[in-house]
Amino acid sequence: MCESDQEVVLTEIDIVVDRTSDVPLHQQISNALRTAIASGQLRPGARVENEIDLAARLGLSRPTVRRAMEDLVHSGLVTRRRGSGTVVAPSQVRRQLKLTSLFDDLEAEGRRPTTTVLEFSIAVGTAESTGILDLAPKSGVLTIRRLRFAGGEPLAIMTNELPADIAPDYSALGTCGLYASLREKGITIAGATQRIGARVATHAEAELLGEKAGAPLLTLDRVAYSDAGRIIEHGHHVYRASLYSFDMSIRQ
Amino acid sequence: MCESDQEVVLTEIDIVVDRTSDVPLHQQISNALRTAIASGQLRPGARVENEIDLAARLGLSRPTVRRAMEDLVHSGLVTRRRGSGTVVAPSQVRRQLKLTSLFDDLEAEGRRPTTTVLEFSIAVGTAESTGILDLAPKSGVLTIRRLRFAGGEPLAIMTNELPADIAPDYSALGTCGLYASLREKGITIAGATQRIGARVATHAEAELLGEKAGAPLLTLDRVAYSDAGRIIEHGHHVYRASLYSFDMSIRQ
DNA sequence: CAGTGGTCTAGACCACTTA
DNA sequence: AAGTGGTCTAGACCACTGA
Repeated sequence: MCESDQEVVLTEIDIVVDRTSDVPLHQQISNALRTAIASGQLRPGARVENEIDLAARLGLSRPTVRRAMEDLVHSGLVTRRRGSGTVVAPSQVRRQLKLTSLFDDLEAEGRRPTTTVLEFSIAVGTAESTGILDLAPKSGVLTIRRLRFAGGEPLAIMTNELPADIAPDYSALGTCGLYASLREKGITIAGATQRIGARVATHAEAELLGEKAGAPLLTLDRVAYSDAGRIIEHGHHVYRASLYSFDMSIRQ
Repeated sequence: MCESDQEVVLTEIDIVVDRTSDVPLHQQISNALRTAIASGQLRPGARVENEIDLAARLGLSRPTVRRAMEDLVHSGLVTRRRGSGTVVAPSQVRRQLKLTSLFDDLEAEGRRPTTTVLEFSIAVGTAESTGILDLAPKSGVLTIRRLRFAGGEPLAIMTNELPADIAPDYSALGTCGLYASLREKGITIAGATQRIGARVATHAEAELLGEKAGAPLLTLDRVAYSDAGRIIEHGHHVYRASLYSFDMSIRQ
């Protein structure tokens, strides 16, 4: 049989473009490529079809395909080099890092995370809380304190402060998360700034979390804002360091 | 005097576009706006000139200006809404979590960091290290262990492993950071995945860092890769939690 | 309703990589 | 020299917001 020697077979990913869909075309492309990478159809190091060919094959313009590629670069899924092409980023990286099994593993064990609401109170905000939330002094502030379990194990104590006028329902907190509750009220988070640190647990925290006093905790302080630029929420969370860590991919 | 009643004065940011520069036009725009935001000329909540007007004023196309705006959105500096406009995000934003070495961070803050190299050795890699670096078994691996000081205080213990064939000079490590040393050899980092966690210090770590055993430490594990998709470095760093935290801005 | 950002097109020229 | 991504242009139409 006529086999070309060592010819590189370019994997043509099956991408279906639906112009009637609400999903933008560039997102349809990047989603399809994400799936191909996640499923292993495109393995780390594999060459991705170049944007000119892909545009021609799908009947789209190059900027549209390019936008999809940029999404993937930003997610850390592929790397690109002028003159050289686009390749799938090494993702065995994450498997290696995952040696220290964590919350993901607890979740993967099939036991859904649950939440107990420790506190749900609306009161006149302190100078500090209204300052952070960018509210007038003495405005109403909702304070929520929750204990989060995963796999039956206590995992985190989460304290959140929100402007009282966008307070979600108490009942919703137990079933969905805080952000899902806000979304149901038409409030979406556009972005946030956060700070990750560490300290040791107080006696009260240790008791709630089933740790000893002095156990290491990961701390997260976050301020989230809507696309209108309004501050929606201030969160202060503490996680058992033995069970939780933060994974992220960064670029450039 | 003739004062218009509550008229919104749109601040026209002074942007000089240099078409002969190597810096891309969109980056010149985003840099100018970043500066305006950082300096306080554009305050949180302030309206940013819309992209059509800005393009006309600067004599550029809309996509070019748009690209600059997208950079700012991704950095968490502004929020945009269709029909409403672009506003500067609430600036509880501090130092971004950038892919730079700690040395660069401290340098930017004006503190004088110093480094002591505790170990600099090239040896046959263990199964674990060659696995993480995606090298053939028994390949040469450079291990660097450094103690970093800031303001005379010990701050972090940094352990890094690199393929031996891209080992930077021992002498360069003391003066520049690790990434700067690699950059001088023509090796640039395209991206990385990392995990942030916490634990308590061992006796040995506590002694090096001037803490007591049991003091909380922030841990960072990172795998960095080049734009060619090659794994460049594996780093395991521990920071005194009392002196260090990670800031970042996230979007969507 | 006018203003604004979100999406998309069909090209163009350049810089870099690889062979 | 050929292939690839990086940048840029000059338009177009649509969806959403706000007065």
